[in-house]
Amino acid sequence: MKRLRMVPNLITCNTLLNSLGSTPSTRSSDLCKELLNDALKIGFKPNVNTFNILMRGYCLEHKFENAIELLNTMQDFDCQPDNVSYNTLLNALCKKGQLNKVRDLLLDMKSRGLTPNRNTYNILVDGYCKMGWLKDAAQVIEVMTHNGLLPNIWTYNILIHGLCNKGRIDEALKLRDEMEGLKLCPDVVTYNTLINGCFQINRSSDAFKLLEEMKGKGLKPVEVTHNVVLKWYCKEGKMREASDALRIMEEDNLSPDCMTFNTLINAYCKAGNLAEVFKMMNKMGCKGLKMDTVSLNTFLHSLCQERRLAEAYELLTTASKRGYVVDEVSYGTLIVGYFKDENADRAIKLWDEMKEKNIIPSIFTYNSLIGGLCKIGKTEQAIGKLNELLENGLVPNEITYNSIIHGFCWEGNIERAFHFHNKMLENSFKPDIFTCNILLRGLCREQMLEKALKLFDTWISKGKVLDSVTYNTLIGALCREGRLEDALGLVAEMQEKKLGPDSYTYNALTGAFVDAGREDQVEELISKLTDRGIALQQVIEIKKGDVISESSDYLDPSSILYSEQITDLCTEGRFKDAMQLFGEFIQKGIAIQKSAYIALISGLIKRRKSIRSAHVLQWFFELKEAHSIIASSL
DNA sequence: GTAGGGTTAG
Repeated sequence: MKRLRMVPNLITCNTLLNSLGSTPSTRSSDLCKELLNDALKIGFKPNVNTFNILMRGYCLEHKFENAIELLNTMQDFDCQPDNVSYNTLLNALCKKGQLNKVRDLLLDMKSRGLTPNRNTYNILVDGYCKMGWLKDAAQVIEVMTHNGLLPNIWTYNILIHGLCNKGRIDEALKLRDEMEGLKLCPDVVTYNTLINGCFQINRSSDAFKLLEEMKGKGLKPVEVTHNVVLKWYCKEGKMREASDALRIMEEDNLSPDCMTFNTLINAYCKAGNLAEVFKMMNKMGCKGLKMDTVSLNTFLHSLCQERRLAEAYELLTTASKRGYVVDEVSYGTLIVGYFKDENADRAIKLWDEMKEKNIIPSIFTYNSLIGGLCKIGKTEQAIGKLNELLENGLVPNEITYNSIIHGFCWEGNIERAFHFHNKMLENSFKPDIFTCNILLRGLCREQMLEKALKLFDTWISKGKVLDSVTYNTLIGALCREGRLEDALGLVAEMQEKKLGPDSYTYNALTGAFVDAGREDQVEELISKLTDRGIALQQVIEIKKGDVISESSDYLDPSSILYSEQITDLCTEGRFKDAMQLFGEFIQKGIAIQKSAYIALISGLIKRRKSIRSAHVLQWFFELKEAHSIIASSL
């Protein structure tokens, strides 16, 4: 530009800011701010777009305070916020569930004489749908229509998504029909949403039917469509099909993306197949795809599950240096990990660390902390956190309330549990199956079995949907009281409703039979079980318990030696050598241990260090260069 | 606007 004697203008600056701010990486919004300051020094006059771009950057990093501050300083530069400014902020706030800020902002918007446009309404509809408040969402649409703005395809897709998330697929399908009547053609997004919705409630044949229907209408499946199907295979544990789906995707000339790989990595992690995890991560790298926050969090979770808290913590605290954006999920994952490891102090400390880093927790992460506190008998402290989140304008959900009810029950304070439950009922809290089971278990623990049975009967007569946990809770309690015949009565009832019996039921029953000196009947029970092959397998697994998980790492002695070599190299940071050694072992057909795979996977994650820092530096260079060009051309 | 990571009960 300089050579051509062209002067960079506002558009140059905005474009630069846009590309810099829209890639969420560490400190990208800070870099934007720096760039703007530099530009201001040179005498640039920002326009409303400049500010909107910066606000979007802040929102991407959930720095709402900064974004709002920017909104209020625009006037100093002769700019007035427009609908885009407000919509940007509203959208981000809705996504984080910060409803009180949304309300304030809408009032603020009104006071400036701006009227919500269709995007604004759609953002609000989405916000309510994400909270699961479909009635409120419908109300927004009414207001919208009243103000002369008709719902468009986005509005419908948002609503369909909201219904699918609640498992109300049939209503979602009706909306699709309604769309067609209004000549708003359902598009790829509509179908992806519906297909995903069907899978979520295990209606896979409907999902595949929709996939065919979609193709029949000339709508070509896109990456998301494939990712949805692949996710279903993963959920079903059909990893063969999942990896086939990956291949098919490539054959269809669609490129698998981070989502695709993260889905697979997560599934392999959960299956304990670290060899495949490693393979997938490697493949990602070969395709030029960078691992992101989700990949990181998946692995953090995996480490926590393995109770390798020290390694998880190390990874968490060094991740941002490696160019990863650490988020509330990363922290939440470790907080749960520490609570499960009975290290509540570290969990709470981590929460404070997160806050110090200005990472804003959503209700999800609050629930992790509250749940942990309740499990260690610190319900009072948990209520303190509940109040805190309310003050922050977050809305608690069923999980929040259930955790606290569980906390009271666990402390043996049944009265307070019910009292809290009743008070929450007045606050639009809808008890779910978890609530029922928690209360039931609470009563049973406190020797109030009669009350529990009575409550159960009222639920039955009200036609409430109960599950196997409900039955097992009562069966277990009856067994402990030696009321075997009553327990067997419930087993029969459970069987009638096709809810079991399952391994929990059998464990309760066998224990009770043995205690009653009726070992012979245990035999009978076991033989009944043999007809239900899977259940027996489960019982055996539960009996063996920890032994299985401990020994799953067992391999022959030589492989232990080889594995140690790999681990050692990784610890020394000699990742390349470790990889080479690994390659040799694979060729020789030597299997390596889980721990060695973990070392290799960490290596892959850590390797991002060089890539990322080079990346950031490059940005910086370009930035400085842009600056000098701007400066010298003036 | 759709797809990936984490939170509640036996």
